[in-house]
Amino acid sequence: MNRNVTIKDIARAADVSISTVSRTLNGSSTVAPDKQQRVLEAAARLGYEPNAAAQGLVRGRSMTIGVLTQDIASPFYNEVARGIDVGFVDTGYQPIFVNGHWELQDESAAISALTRRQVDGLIILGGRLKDDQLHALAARFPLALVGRRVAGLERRSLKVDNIHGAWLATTHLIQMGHRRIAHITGMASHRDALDRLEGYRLALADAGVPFDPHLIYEGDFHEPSGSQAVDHWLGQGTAFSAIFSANDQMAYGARLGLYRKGIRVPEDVSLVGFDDLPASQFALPPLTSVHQPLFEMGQQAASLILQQLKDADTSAELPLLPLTLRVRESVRYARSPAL
Amino acid sequence: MNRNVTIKDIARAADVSISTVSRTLNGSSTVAPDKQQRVLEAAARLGYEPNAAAQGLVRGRSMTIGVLTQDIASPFYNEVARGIDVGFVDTGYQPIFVNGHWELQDESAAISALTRRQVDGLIILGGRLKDDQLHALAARFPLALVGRRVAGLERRSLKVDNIHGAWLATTHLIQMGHRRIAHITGMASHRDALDRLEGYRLALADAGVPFDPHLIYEGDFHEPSGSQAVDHWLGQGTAFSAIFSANDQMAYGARLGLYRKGIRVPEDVSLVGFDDLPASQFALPPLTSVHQPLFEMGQQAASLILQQLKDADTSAELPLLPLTLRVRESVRYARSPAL
DNA sequence: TTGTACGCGTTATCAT
DNA sequence: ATGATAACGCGTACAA
Repeated sequence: MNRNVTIKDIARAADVSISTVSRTLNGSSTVAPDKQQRVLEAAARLGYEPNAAAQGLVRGRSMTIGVLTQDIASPFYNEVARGIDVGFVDTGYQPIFVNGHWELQDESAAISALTRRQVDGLIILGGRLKDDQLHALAARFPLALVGRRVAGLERRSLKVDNIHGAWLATTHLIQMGHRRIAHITGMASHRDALDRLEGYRLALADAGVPFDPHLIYEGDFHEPSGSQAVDHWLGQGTAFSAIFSANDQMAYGARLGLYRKGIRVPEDVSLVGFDDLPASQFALPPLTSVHQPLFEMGQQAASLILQQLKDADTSAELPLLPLTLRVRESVRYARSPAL
Repeated sequence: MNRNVTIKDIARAADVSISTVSRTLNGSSTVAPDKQQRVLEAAARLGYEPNAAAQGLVRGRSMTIGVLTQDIASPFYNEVARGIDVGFVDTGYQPIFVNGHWELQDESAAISALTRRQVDGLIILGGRLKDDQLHALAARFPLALVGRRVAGLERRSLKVDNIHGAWLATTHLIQMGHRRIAHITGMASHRDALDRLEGYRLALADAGVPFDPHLIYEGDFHEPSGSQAVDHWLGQGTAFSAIFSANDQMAYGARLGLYRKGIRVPEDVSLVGFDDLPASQFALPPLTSVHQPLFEMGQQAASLILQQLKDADTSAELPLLPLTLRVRESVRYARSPAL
């Protein structure tokens, strides 16, 4: 509540001018050693902390990077956030996180909160912002897009090969002898969901396994829809010996749905997820899943921003982050007839 | 990259003085309707966004609340963060999240990043900050402590009755016929861990069940230590028919450890957790757990800050948030001899 | 090397 | 009702 200590206070205490204080504090020019001492001492004694708002105002840079996250409660985004955080450590920049999605009717409001704060860069995790809005933002700030592809902003988007990832998962099941492989997709409106479905179909085609539309159930990336998928197939009498879920959360739901019917994983049905959330390691059974390098994506988003901050031309291609299958215990060799 | 639109620009465009612009924009005084029109129109056309740094500088308030989270990757803190977020919606204040814990060697650095930003309030989730540091902060800002108790700052701390929660969990197991109830604790340095152990002992005492130190294993609140606990007990030949884990994450670990030995939950061993993470609903089997009102705690932290922001005297007692047992499927009646 | 003075964008006080 | 103008805390060009 007490007024904060300012440069002026230090100047008075050390009996020098405010410019001398400013200079010693950020070493912009040479200052006599003795005065330097006095200033530093006074600053420490008074507990001086620079006023970021004032600094930002005069410098035109705030040294903060805005991160728009969609759902701070989702384990998926958290890993990315961690990566971002370490990506900026010791760079002088500080990421601040705000949440878009649910409370603010509009993500634009969240973005606006960030831009008003004069952030020096913007990282956007997923989200529903229109492409042209993103283009507008890209024109104003260093920008990094995670988990999202926008035409014309390829250089600003971290991408993983979802098609390949899904192909990996499905092929693994096929190699384990499965032919009746059910697939829970994400929302049809979601690009990643579409890509993963595509990868699934590709793997089937490559192996000469016929595609059966009855084996497809559209989920929404949340747990309950995984259970619903299982209920649906069982209710329809659709036979399957394995399930490939477009994300881990739905895989958890499916696993629970199977459990309720007394169907065991992997003894009766094999299960593969996508994302490889930290929790999947400790799931029952530990879930085989396509590993997304979430942490690394965060780090890369940070360095993408840093790069743009340095030189305007970001001509360098982004390295494509590897998507790998983490084989654990939720898949077994298929037994003769499908369930 | 282009210079941002300022009030000055609007003034020029609308052909009025900058004070008139400022006044219409935040309605501090009456302005002629026609000029008002012109200003608003110009502002919208130019895409004006107020510069928060400048506003903060002159007003002395930044309208932002700093939230120090310990581990953004932990599902526990995320729920709280969500609550905080909605707690500030439509209040004009905006929470910004920074992470303490791992990367910045010192949480103080994170705090400093926040105070430099002239936050109007501080919410601290857990953390290792010394009590006197917290007292110092409390003297400067509206402060809210979550998941932490500090002598002298009772009015600033959200508290849940951990002892009672643990009592609830243990008593439930006793009522289900269990007598050999193992307990995985958190770090002995952690107050919550101690309280939960205390509640466990109390429940035992109340029911006349003897306390056996062999049934206690000190974990660290993370999954692997749960597995280690069961390995330990099994290795020692310690008999038990139920496990009460001081948090859900260790319960997941324990469940996995049991699974590896072919021991089923709840058929062979019953299991109760603490926290009731969202994932516990979809665990296998769905985990009986002590529900922490994490979301509500976040909301309450927000309103605690808001309250301090309004009137200096925060004499009102904080309502004690209820801790309840969510009974699901991980507990069964004990069969005759303990495992 | 050091100090004075100006400006960053905004609000608020004072005349008008 | 409206327009100058002085702050807010800081960095820096300029002068000394």
